[in-house]
Amino acid sequence: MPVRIEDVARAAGVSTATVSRALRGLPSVSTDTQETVRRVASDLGYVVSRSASSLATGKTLTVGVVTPYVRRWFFATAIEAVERELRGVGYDALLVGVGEPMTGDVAPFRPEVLQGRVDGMVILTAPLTGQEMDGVRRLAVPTAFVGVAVSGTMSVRVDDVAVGRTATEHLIALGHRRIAHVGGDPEDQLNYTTPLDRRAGWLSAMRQAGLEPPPWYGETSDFTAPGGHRAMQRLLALEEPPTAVFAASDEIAFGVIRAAREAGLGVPGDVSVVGVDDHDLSETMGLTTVRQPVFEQGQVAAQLVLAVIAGDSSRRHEHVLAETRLVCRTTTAAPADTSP
Amino acid sequence: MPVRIEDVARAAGVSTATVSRALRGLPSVSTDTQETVRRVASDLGYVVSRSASSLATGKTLTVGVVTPYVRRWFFATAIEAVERELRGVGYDALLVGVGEPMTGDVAPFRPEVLQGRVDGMVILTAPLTGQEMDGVRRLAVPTAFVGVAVSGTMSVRVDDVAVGRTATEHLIALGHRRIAHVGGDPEDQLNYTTPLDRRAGWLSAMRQAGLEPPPWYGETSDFTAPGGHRAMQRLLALEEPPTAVFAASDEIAFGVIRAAREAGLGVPGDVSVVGVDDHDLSETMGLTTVRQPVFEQGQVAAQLVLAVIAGDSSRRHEHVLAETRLVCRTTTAAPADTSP
DNA sequence: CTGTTAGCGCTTTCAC
DNA sequence: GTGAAAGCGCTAACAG
Repeated sequence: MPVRIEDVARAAGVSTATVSRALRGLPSVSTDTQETVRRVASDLGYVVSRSASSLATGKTLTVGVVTPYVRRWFFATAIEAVERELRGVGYDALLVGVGEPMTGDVAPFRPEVLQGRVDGMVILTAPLTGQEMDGVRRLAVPTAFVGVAVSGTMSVRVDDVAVGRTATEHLIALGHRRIAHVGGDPEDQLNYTTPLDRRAGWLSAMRQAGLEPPPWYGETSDFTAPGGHRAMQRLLALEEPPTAVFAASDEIAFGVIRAAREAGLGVPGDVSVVGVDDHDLSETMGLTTVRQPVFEQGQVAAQLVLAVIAGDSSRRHEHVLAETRLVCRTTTAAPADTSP
Repeated sequence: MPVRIEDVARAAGVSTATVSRALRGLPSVSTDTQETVRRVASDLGYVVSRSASSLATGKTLTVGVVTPYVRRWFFATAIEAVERELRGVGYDALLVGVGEPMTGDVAPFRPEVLQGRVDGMVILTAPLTGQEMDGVRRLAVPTAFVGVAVSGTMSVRVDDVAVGRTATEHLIALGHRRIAHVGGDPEDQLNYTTPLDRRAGWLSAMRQAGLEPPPWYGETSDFTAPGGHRAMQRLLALEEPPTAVFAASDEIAFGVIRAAREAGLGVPGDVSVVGVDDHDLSETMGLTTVRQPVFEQGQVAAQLVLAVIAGDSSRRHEHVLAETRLVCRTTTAAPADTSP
């Protein structure tokens, strides 16, 4: 039923080889035939069979986008960026979910299934096991990680230690001393250093200011608003609750703020909150945050793998660090009680 | 470099045909050889070439997921659902962005490029032009729409008129009379009836209660918080601002609430707000909303196309309507001034 | 510049 | 139950 290259060849009065060349714009075709073939092909509504072409060339014109979530803002934004970048140059995005890494309620990621299906991969801060990492390497296609640096391949991310430090220093500069942190669970590492790094940044800034925080100021949660909400409730139950909270993501921060308000505390009157990301809703919510350019990181990751696919092996090990910056809005202020 | 079927055949001492059969579990293979082949294949790390297999069978084991956005909650959630459903049965999700439909800053969707690349499609409330729709039909693969009913194929959605009515009736029941609506732009239709339907539901409920709203109570915006924010600012500048707002999405509602609070109005003290969706953050924000099961809609859409692909043509024209329900939280209350 | 001829790696009749 | 051989639709040498 579909039009094959042979139909075009016949209709144009040339060989299939010539049609193939003409359609791909190879130089070794006269402008005339090129034009004729193009017209005939378009008239016939011909479109090359990807499987046949892939089988013959070994290229798939497809890049795998592996991600643990798509519902969370960070991932959704990065995915959209990657997809656009790929589509812009005629590549397809094969979306590969790796399941809830924390709960394992989905079959594990088996990189082998991508064998021969993709020319490259963009992996979004997926907490991969060692096995999975090996599998990824074995695929031997250009691969860029977003959000975490992996040696031997490409990556684009932000300096999460600096992020934690920036947020915390902002709070300290405002005069806060009892500054808590609500971050990701360090147990769930698996090559996923973001939660650890942000926490480290917090600790480092605190210590540098001579403010060793008690262990119970280091709360953990998943990266969701309900998680932040619960964590904040625990913090508020302490004898000496914090006057400021550095949340490891804006979504956590939303939950933290909610818990504070439910407890009758004003934000930023009684407690200041700063997040990380600059989520789509953060401006609307007035959230002070450390902004990271997520869309851009996705774009760059896609560009990197496309470049290496295209043969620019000089970038094969490139690690790019995106800029972050504090965006002050209305959830942080000096503490009510400024005296020591 | 990669292991081919022939390698497995040789190692197992059988023909490639037998390997092919054994690996696919065809009945016409003795249990013994089946087992041997399986083991050898796994030992060798063999994985069938998708392009070769597709070329030979005509099936791609891939379904296209076409969407105008991935960053917006509704789409991200549906995409995640579809991807999981597909992966669960060994199908791949090919993510296809159709660009900002409103601004046209991205190349138009050309369904032909999916020719022969997918066995089916799930199309997420994408405002397709007539041309694009024709292209989709011409692909002649099982296709399910999410969020909009399209005749001649499958769909899963909610009754948006009922949604609008439910939200509005809730406000009316609380005693509100000056109820405005902030919805999507009716200009941007293109088979995308959601904004129109929700608006129609609002109007219908109002009229049924004998409350013909003035035209300027029918505000429009895109489906974002900033859009809702701007729309609410316009509403608040009216001589007689509304005491309640029905926002066509939770994201719009967040913006509306923000604008109200910035104007010094309490929510729900001075103005009530109800949204639609039950966005991930709505519970945390305490937003009253008309919940729609987005994840489930995505699942069902995927199941439908998988079923038809699998040969169950009885569902080829199935239209499923998902349930919605009002979730009362803390952004709606009786108006301050209950007197007429 | 263009045509001929092999495959790419798998599946599928058709025999046995 | 298993093998031989003929494609699936395209691209890549190799001639000319």
